Amino acid sequence: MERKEVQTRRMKGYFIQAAKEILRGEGFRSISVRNIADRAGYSYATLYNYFKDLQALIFDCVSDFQDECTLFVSGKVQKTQQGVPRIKAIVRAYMQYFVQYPGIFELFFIEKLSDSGSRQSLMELIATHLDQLCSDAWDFCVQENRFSREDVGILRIQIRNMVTGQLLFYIHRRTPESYQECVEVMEKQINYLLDN
Amino acid sequence: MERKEVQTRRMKGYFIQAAKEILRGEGFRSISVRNIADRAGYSYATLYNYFKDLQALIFDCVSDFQDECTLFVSGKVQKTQQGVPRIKAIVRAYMQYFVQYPGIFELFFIEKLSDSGSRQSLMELIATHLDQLCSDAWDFCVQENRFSREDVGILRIQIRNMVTGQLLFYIHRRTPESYQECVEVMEKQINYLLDN
DNA sequence: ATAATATATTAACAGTGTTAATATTTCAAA
DNA sequence: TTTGAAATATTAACACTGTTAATATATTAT
Repeated sequence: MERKEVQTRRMKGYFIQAAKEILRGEGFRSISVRNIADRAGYSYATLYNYFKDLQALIFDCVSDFQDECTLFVSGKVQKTQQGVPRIKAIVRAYMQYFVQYPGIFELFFIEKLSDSGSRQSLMELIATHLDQLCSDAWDFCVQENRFSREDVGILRIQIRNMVTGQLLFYIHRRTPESYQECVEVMEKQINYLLDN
Repeated sequence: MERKEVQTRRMKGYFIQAAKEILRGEGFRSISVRNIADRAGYSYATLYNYFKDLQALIFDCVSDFQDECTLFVSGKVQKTQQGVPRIKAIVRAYMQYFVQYPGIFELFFIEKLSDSGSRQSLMELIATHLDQLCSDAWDFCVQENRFSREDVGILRIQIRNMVTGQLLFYIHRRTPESYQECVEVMEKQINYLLDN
């Protein structure tokens, strides 16, 4: 009974791995049951022995990518000093991650991952992810009297919206045209908000 | 030769009308060539006699909706005094329009309307639409020395990102859960930006 | 080795956009 | 008004999509 467990988990892993490769590479539009199964080395119907449907598989991918994103940002930011500089660094790294993998941005913010059991909670995790990453830095700011608790409450959402909006227009609509421009605009925005 | 013109335009109109109804009602996910043609009272292949492909038809819908949105906002705002109050009213009306028709929001900001001739320019029109609506009000603010030209340049993008991000999370991810909450958050954000 | 169970695969269905071949309608000339 | 040509509409088909039921193949226990 325990070997079953590990075997099943391994099989799921093959499909998840395949799906993640496609999402990272070609993006969400190239995802299909047959495509994933091919890459995993199985028939398309086999996937349904391990996942309720395609959505369930994709949800597992989302969780994985979220952890991956957290690691990426944490690694890039640890040396930066706490407070405002840390927040700026987190936002930069966060954007960098999604620009590097546009398919993951689409997966997180664009695709209508339709209703399922744990859908709502996972969607909430995505919506508050950047916020969570900045949590300590915000606390630091409050303790240092850099911002009031009230202002922080507003600024958190403001930055979340600003970053998501900026990424939406750049990744999805090529506005602005270059990544450099995109970052420059973002820096201006965040400086306007945080430097006072 | 002129009757051909008017006939063709009329036929296109039938399909556009049908597509717009579906987009307004069921949203983008319910759009299909057969669905549109059914509603227009023709076979699915007939559509291809008047549009290069489905994308072309949808692009025409986008243009229509954009004009419609402009009219909606203008109508709701004309009595509001110029400057900051006008900007706030415009943003409120703009959000209201898309909340009323979530399918149109998806069409404008979510769907990957893939490459075509006039794609880029149309996408740019969408990205700058809210900006255009606020244009006069911003000029008024500068003339009254309420904001510097520099700050206005930043604030315009900030508001565009804030509104789009807020709508993305609300319409697409149900965050926050109620429209009232959504508006309240938005008001806080915009007040923070514009009241000084 | 055989019977029972678990797993993998193929076939099929209803849906999608799109095109080519056909059917129908429109309309000008005889 | 009838005939022939051009324009327009429709059906059939293709390659996709997700998903399920029926079938084939492995694995395991007796």
